[in-house]
Amino acid sequence: MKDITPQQQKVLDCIQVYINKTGFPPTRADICRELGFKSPNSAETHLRALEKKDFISIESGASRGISINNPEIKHEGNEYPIVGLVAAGSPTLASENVEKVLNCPKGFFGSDFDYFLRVRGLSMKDAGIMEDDLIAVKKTQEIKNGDIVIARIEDEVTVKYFQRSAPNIVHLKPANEEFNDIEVNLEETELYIEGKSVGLIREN
Amino acid sequence: MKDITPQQQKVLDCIQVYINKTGFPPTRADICRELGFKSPNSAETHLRALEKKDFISIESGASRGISINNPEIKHEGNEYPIVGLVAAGSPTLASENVEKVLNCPKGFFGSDFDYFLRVRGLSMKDAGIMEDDLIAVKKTQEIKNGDIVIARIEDEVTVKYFQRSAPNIVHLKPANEEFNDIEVNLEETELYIEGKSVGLIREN
DNA sequence: AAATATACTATATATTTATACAGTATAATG
DNA sequence: CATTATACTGTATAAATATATAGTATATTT
Repeated sequence: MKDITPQQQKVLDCIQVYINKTGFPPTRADICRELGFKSPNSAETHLRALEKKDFISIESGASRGISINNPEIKHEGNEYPIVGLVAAGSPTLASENVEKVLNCPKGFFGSDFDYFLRVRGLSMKDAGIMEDDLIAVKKTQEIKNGDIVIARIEDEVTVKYFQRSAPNIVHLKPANEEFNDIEVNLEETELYIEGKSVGLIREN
Repeated sequence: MKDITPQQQKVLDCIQVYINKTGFPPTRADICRELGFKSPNSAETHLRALEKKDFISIESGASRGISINNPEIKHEGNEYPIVGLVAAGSPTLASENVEKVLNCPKGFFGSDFDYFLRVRGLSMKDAGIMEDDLIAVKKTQEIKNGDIVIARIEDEVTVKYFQRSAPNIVHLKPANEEFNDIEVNLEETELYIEGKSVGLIREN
């Protein structure tokens, strides 16, 4: 796969999030609204770049004719991918990150979810989340204070409690005295919320 | 809500197939082309009917703003009882103790198991076992030191680490500093091992 | 018998949307 | 140093699209 620029990654994520949220792809104007661009041509040029690099396909002439190419692994039926260590900059569900799949009935955790994340480290120990546990992750941007989120800060993936302290300040709080809070200033640092935890499985 | 006419089913299938094929929903004209209609209003009225019956959602004003509402819910695998507070003297799996059943594929936890136990209290907190968690219990007498066991001492059910200290002395150790070890002298006290924990599920 | 839902054709139109064209600016490349 | 890629604003417009309105016809329900 070719290299993607940070802005192009943002646009690609934006398309994925939009599709997850609405069920259909965004227009150029939608992308501008989401990312703060003021000209539809900003979106257009990014889309053309993403198409050239083969990340997306664009159906010429059709409205909303965007589809994502390197399709994230779909859980068909009841198979959910188990994602381990996520390589820096790599889309979470890219096939190289999937260690195996787990068969799990729909509605198992009350809420829908998208994949399992294998936990590394003990930073959420006091929330009963231990090393090697599998967290059921729902890809969503709808996060409330106190939710356990899967966050990406500068290509590092981490599981923490989410707390928005001010419009531009987010605290990612561990559940373990030996770890420190992570304060994220959204104006300085890019924070991407992959989703939130809706359940947990421990195999032993 | 439930009943769908054959034509409406055709339109619904058409939408699903179109999304699978292209990655984005069809326009009215696309549906007409696929199904041989000659007026876009044929598609429109079917879409409105499907929306009214809650099979799809339509984003007003947006092109291709169709999303499918009801994903298929399949029931496969096996039903396992969830056991809550076990009344004194009552057989664990008696029907009055089963709060509900949970559908869970065979081999989910590597090992077979027999039922889920809903955890009360925080005595195993440091082992990542929290209140309301579901422990997958395998009914067995083959216990090794260090296993997490479900034990019954004089009609009280408890979850603890198992440690045999002497032929007739068993220690049931909590994973929480605020709780004390339970020392059981098998000559004095009756100890029944229900089984051991082979997995854990948390719904949140 | 009347009202309602289904199942279409046909035409019209306001709005949405993709996309081209004209610029500005910066960083990397060869 | 010219070229190319990135990263934008701003404006314009042809084409795509949703959707309303006007009909026809059949079956089902009240």
